[in-house]
Amino acid sequence: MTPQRERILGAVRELGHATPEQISDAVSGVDLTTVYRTLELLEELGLVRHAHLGHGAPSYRPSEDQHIHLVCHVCGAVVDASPELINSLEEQLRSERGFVLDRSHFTVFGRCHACVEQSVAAAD
Amino acid sequence: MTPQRERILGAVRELGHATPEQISDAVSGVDLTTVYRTLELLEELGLVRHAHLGHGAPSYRPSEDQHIHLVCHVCGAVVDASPELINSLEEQLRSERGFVLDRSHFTVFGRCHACVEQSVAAAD
DNA sequence: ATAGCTGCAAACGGTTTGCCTCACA
DNA sequence: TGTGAGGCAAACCGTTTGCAGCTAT
Repeated sequence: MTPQRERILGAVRELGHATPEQISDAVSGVDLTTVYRTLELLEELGLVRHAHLGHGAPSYRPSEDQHIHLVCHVCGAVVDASPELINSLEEQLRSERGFVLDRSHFTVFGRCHACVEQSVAAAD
Repeated sequence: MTPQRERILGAVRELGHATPEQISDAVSGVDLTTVYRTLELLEELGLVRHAHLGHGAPSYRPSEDQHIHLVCHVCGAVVDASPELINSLEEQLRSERGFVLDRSHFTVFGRCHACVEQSVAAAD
């Protein structure tokens, strides 16, 4: 563990959900390349996880955060949800298909409550 | 509907799961830019849908294809699955959160049967 | 004439690569 | 003294933008 690696891991823990760019900003003086290489390493070590929360850069977080993500297509809001919501899906995929679902990478896209309300109102 | 647009829609229907690049290859003479612009248009019209099946380019398909996708992190295999698998998840998110899930954009990542077997075997 | 579609080239964001230097076992 | 980590610059992939020319009203 080099100083750079410690700082990058620290930044991921502090920021919660962060893109490589945001992490790089948080650890000034460390090159963006090093951020990428270190995130890859930390992920192999099981210390961080990433998920794709939209069309842009992936979002990294400490692996202790176990929640799954709901992302609104319309406003872009990201909401955390309980991983238990997918227990039965997980079980079905495993028993019927032998497919082992990766919870940490699980993202559901759709429209959030506020944006659904708004489109209903607009239809009047 | 211009000739280019007809050909692009035709290619999506023929290819099933295709990236913009693959579609572009299939309709030679049509610029890649036009492919992007047309896919956006066709998606607004509800004729095609896209989903993200890995780290690269998105995959477009005709909107008649209703299945959801299982993607293996290890070997990259993409398997179609029944949309009914997520009925209860969909219902829970709507009733508990007011969140309306977008099935067409739904992808589950994990490890497929073959890759799970292999890693179990390797552990011996 | 006008609006809209197309193609080309350039810019763009995010990521990876090659290479050279440095620190440290 | 050799292995690996970091920095820098350039290449890279996928995508978007600006602009000019064409086509069909």
